[in-house]
Amino acid sequence: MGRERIKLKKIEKVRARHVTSSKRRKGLIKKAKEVSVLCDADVGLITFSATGRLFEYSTSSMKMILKKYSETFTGILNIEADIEDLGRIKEEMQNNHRTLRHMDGEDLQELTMQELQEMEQKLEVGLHRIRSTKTKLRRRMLIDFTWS
Amino acid sequence: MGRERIKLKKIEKVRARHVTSSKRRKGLIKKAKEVSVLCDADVGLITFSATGRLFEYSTSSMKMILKKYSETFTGILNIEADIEDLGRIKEEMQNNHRTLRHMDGEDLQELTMQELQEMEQKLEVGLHRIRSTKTKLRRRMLIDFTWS
DNA sequence: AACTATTTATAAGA
DNA sequence: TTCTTATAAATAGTT
Repeated sequence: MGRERIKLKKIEKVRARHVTSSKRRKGLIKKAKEVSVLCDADVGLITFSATGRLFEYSTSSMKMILKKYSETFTGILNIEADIEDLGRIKEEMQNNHRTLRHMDGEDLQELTMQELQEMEQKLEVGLHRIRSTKTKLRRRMLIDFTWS
Repeated sequence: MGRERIKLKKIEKVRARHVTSSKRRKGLIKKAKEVSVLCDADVGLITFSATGRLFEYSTSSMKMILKKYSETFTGILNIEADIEDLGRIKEEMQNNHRTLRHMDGEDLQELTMQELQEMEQKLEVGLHRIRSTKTKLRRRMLIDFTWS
């Protein structure tokens, strides 16, 4: 729609390409807006020019659009959920790691007396269970080990 | 661009809105394609109709576009990296969790005799350290606790 | 889903 | 980039 019909292929003349890029990008965003308003639709448009510049338009926030988009592919790209998960899991992991370090007897200075007592009790119970399991296992399997 | 000019506002007649929605969505995607081809741009278009249906167009894969998009906001929505992280962290957490369960004496049947011996030794060392720490702490703080 | 009168977008030129 | 304008393209209302 101009003075001449043009072929649908990359415009080779750099200057012309940039001019067209600028014009058509503007037009595309206008159209996107119109669709969203006239038809009450949610639209997200992301454009990277050949030079790498980002242009975007979105009805609500792009984040919302992407969230909605990701939700249509549960399990593949559930961005928001995964990122929330990440936070929770990182925290949980740190707690686990801290507990493990304490159980190994490192950084015990970090613990309060109360915690130390709880830990001691836990370890004693654990030790008892392990010994009992060892015995049962030895009996059940009839395997001969050397016990310390 | 039709028989009449229309106002830029939500089309109230449901039927007309759906017809326009269908026509313009098609047009919008066509325009997006043209920009991407003519100007060698990377384009991602996501549209949700008022009824919630998803329509999309993207030059490369939408995933790539979103990745590229997210990279322009490092630290806010670094999707790919976070998702890779997530996998690693989940695995690490599971390992930690398994070790903790074992230390608590649960699921000891899962362990081999060799592992049980190592665990026992670890716990004994841990218990020793905890007791020694308790003693030191008590002396240092001059606090009177009741020891079991 | 087609048609078509009109409006709109835009290619080329300046 | 911006303006102009001839022309191509999109589309609102109609059938």
